[in-house]
Amino acid sequence: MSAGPAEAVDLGPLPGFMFYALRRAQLAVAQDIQRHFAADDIRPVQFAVLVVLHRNPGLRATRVALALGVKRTNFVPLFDGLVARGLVERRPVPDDRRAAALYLTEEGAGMLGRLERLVAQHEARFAARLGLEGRYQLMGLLHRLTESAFDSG
Amino acid sequence: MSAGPAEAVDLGPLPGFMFYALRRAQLAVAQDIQRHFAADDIRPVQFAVLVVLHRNPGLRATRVALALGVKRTNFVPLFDGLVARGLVERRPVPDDRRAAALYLTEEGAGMLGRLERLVAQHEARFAARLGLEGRYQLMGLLHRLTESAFDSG
DNA sequence: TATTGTTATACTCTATAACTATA
DNA sequence: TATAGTTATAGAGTATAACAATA
Repeated sequence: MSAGPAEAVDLGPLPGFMFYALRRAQLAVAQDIQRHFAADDIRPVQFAVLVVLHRNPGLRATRVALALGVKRTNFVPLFDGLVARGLVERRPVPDDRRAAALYLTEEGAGMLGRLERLVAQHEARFAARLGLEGRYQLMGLLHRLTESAFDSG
Repeated sequence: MSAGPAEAVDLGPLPGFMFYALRRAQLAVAQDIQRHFAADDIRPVQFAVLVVLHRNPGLRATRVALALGVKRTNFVPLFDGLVARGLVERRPVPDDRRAAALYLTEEGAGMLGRLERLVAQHEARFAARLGLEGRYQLMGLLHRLTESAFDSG
């Protein structure tokens, strides 16, 4: 430790920019959820894959990747990691011998159940900071920001 | 193109989780600002360095890195890139021959001015989606989320 | 020809360990 | 001993090009 905090760094307009505040909030929330997932060695995107396969059993790799905003090419090693841990599996598709249908295993379903409880704890922790109405407002505002990215240039 | 959108993928509870909505919104905003910065070949974190040095001329590397949430070790190549482009410079510190004082160059100040106008355009675009009150609410809510990460537990 | 899945590859971001020269 | 800056390195995240098997 040094003697003190010295003078605070002046961040100027940065904290008032949405891109900066969003990045800081997203990092804070992501780090918290990663702490919750650490014991199970799962990352948020892997959790998302388990959720999607639970809701859409037999989905193809390309569609899972697209839905989650992951490139098909990067989805391969991500999914391989889950296969190696016995959480998911590829099954042949009778109609199309190029493709594979993706499924949760029983073990994967069990893991998903545990992770969902961890996420619920994590969400509750942050939601408590905002209140019911604050959380509702936040989701609406974030949704509007996300939509705006796909509008006219 | 295939025949149609097939069936929509069911994302289940994902869109209702704050971590997921925050990630999507942050990506949308970051991609927009990166488009604005593309012609100048500047990334958001480089812009942040220019802002901080403009507000705190002569600051040391360690303090800039800490203020922006960048590891000291990763700050070196980041700053080197800006030096190579003549936007910033290191000057010796008389009291401490280990250290360097960091400054914007004139060219860096000019670049900062241009970038600030681009950021203003970007912010206005997204702020228009939320309205004045919506933007104010968003900043408050994000601030509360960011604070919560540093609390007990 | 187009599509599914895949390999190879590269660049950025992030993180840890350890070095140097000073203090 | 501790600190400022740096080097080396490794792991994720993200991107493009191109291939084999199949449609």
